[in-house]
Amino acid sequence: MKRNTWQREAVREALDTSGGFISAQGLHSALHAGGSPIGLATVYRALSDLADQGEADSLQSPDGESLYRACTTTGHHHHLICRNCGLTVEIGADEVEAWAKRVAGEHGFTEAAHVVDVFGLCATCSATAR
Amino acid sequence: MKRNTWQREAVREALDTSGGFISAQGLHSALHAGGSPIGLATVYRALSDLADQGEADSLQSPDGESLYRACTTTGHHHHLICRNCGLTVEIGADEVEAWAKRVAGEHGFTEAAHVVDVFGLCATCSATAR
DNA sequence: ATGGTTTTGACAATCATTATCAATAACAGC
DNA sequence: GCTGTTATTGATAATGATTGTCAAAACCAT
Repeated sequence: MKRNTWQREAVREALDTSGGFISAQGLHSALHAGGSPIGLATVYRALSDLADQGEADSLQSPDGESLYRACTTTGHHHHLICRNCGLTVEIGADEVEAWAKRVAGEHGFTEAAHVVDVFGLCATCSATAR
Repeated sequence: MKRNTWQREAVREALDTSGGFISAQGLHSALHAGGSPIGLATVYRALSDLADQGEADSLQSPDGESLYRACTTTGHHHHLICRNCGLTVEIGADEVEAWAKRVAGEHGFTEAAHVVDVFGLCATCSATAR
């Protein structure tokens, strides 16, 4: 049976609060900074669970860390991420969905999954940059 | 000054031979299996160099390993990868290219880069799997 | 061949993540 | 509310990929 613990809730809330993508270690630090004595292993487990249940999205940062983010949209979607400030926009991508499936099919591939993420500079950071 | 060593050449050749994406550790094993006494650290360095020079493509597997592959097409392209045997098909993706640029623009993002890779089971592995 | 530098490679160090397992806490039923 | 069962926690060890270290070896212009 699944039980509700304050730790689970704390992770969920911390994720919501963070806004952008954050690493498991980062979340753990944030929670500790906020006075929570939650354990690192627990944070990893909670994030993994949330990701499995579709309540959180995960992706791999370019340097190999796993990053997590609270999912506002349920269901499959992709992200547009500001590489400077971390601002993230969730984007539906039926177009890409269809493309991925078609390309996979054309080459005889089955069980196609895909990784599609767009990194850039958001409007604010673009303006600041110059 | 950059020097040419047989190790560098061995890594380049092993990459060409492997055909698909392969991990640094995997390449090292393959080289050892072929009788080469090359060191693991050297393989990592060589791969990193090749990737920097654009002679190899690198991507992160879903479980966080860095995978490398000899680049046949110069210029921008994406990959369709068998998660079982590593077979890789290079695919141009004008469609996705246009989509990424458009979506980024719609949200005010500039300097859009994107990560687009499709993982699946190739025809052969699909057949074997059952 | 010689010398100055780069490169190598065995091994230690690091870093994120996962496994271990005894102690703890949730929940259902009384 | 109390109790027993059992999922969950968390400190720590283990793992596994990758990077740092540094003396020895290899490269190349001279």
